[in-house]
Amino acid sequence: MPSSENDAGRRSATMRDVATMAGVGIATVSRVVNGKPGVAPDLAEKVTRAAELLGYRHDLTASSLRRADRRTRTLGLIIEDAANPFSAALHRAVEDTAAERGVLVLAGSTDEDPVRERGLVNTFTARRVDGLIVVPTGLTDTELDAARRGGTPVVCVDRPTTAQQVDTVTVDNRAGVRAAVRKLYAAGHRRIAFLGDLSAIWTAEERHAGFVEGLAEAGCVLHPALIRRGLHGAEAAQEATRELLALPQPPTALVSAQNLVTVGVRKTLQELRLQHHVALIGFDDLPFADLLEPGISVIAQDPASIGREAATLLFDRLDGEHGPARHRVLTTRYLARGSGELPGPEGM
Amino acid sequence: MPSSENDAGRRSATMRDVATMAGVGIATVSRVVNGKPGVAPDLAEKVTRAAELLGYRHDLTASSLRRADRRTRTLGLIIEDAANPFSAALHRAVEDTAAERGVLVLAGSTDEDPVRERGLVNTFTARRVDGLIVVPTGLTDTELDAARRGGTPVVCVDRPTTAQQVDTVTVDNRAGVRAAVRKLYAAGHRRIAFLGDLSAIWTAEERHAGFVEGLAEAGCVLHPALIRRGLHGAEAAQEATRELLALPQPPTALVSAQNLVTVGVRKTLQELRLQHHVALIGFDDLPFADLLEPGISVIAQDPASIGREAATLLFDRLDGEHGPARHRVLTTRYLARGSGELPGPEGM
DNA sequence: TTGAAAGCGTTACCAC
DNA sequence: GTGGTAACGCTTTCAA
Repeated sequence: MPSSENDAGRRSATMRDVATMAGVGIATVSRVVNGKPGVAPDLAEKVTRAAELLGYRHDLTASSLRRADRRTRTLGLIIEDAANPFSAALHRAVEDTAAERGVLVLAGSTDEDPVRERGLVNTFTARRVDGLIVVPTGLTDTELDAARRGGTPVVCVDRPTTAQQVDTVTVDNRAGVRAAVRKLYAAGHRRIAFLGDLSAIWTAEERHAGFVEGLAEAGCVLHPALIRRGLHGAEAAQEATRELLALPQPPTALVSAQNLVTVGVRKTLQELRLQHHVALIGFDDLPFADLLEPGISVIAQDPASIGREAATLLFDRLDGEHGPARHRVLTTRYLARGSGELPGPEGM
Repeated sequence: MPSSENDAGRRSATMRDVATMAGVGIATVSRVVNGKPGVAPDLAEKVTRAAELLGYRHDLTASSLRRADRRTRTLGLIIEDAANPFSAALHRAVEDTAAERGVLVLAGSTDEDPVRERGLVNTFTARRVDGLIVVPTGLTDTELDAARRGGTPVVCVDRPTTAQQVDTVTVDNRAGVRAAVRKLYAAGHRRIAFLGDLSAIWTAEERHAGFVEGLAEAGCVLHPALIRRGLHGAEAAQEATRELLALPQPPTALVSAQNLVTVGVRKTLQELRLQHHVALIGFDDLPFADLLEPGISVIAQDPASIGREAATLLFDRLDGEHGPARHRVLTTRYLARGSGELPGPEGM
């Protein structure tokens, strides 16, 4: 079979090829390709033409190997799950901020598995990413420490880490939940329940703490029977809600501390036709939550801002910022859609 | 200031460093690092120890530059928007399939802009990705053609392309809509409206065609006044639905051909309190569509299968498959949730 | 089984 | 301005 232009994997033209065709030195080709000044216009023209003719494509991998700064113009993003809305929005914001600087993003999902996180940190650093943005699966992370010591700046997102000298971007989970609880109290609720995710997750703990603080601030009694933690996924939340509402003295308002938990809670409320009578405030926004009746009121984070901020901190480091670790804490925003505004028995 | 281990950007150990420390040749280090057989156990041990001590990290960029197959173990994914649920699910499926083979994915969003698509194809090929999975913004794509001729296999997803020798994975849009229309007719609907996205988008056209075919098959009259195309986003759909329902002879059933269009339609239905009386079937699933009352019935695609299939086709090519372009067409699945099951006036 | 040396495509340096 | 040449960190002959 004769070799055709359709043959995959055939060697593409190099700078040397372009140089010989244009009748110039290879260094000149490099200068033209990189848009460096100080090349005679006619030579530049010849080089451009030859490159076009040969279908020359600049090889960034070889370039960054030789270049003094050794930048690959690539950064690694380690998230929980690329398919999850929070991660996806974060990803997009990081991508956009990186794109402004000609940087591409390599993404990987951990599914909250520390082993996968370690693996991703390793393959990313093996590819010499310029930096790492990570939603860490655990508080202690020796792999991240190693990466940073190896010269790769790291920014942690959504949760803190024990790794040293690592910038972080988190959200004021406590304040968000505190405010929600105060709101429910003011609307006349006295029996307020809390439904939270696995306590191994830092944000779950923070939100629980905010709940306790909020009750205390409002001077409201904390009923231990109304606290349900360790719920992972919608199913568990659905069941827990059924149990809560079957209590002799059921709650009149519910605070759910995570996305899928909110969905489960609402499902049960609808099963029992109580969605217009039992108040509900969820943490984290849900897509199309305003299509429901009543709409689900939420304490929303802004994943886009988080991603932008994280990328900005990272590029700062790449630009030479050498100061101590910085910890940005973003605020949440309460979105009133109806379910959080249902009045309680002590309403005025 | 003295140089400390905290100094970012300091040169990390190379194979040469490991070789001198272990007192062996650099080739031996390479063999050990790559797990190649035929190295004396004691030497291997010495090398491993030295690597550990020096904190050696294998450099995959240098490796693939020199390696015979020139693989970077990286592939490029070009989608509409990393934050959009369809793209995100696709991304995750591609990531998982790639991860099984030790391949990482570099992702970029086009926002349906052909200029951005071209830019992404270029930066990806400059980084020498092993292959490209693309949701093409237009039918004609010279850049993709160039990439493929340059030896980078390409798979197009969701839409076809004019680029030669490119495998594709699409969905049978027509059949999905046809079946939905037949279902509505069988439930007694005779005035069925269609709300579609911009006709520049291939899938929008296909879904419209399926609508027309479905009416014809059912022997149902096509009322031109009930066809609204060129709707981009929820707002436009909301307005169009208002107009349709204000007609002297309004539709009793609606088919919406896109995600956000479905949301807009439903919003108007709820505004007018018609969600229990006017039937609705949407194309593409919505998260939490089953929390609504009635639930929104949809013609669902499976982005995960699409992504897996695309990645599989791509790896096939990388494994040497040289045959003609393959075109996989996946089927859709109807999810009955209530809104599509509301009876029409001619119901039996 | 091991190591020296060539070279992957590029950039940086230094002479011209 | 321009071009030769060394080197980036690695893999791959090839000879010992």
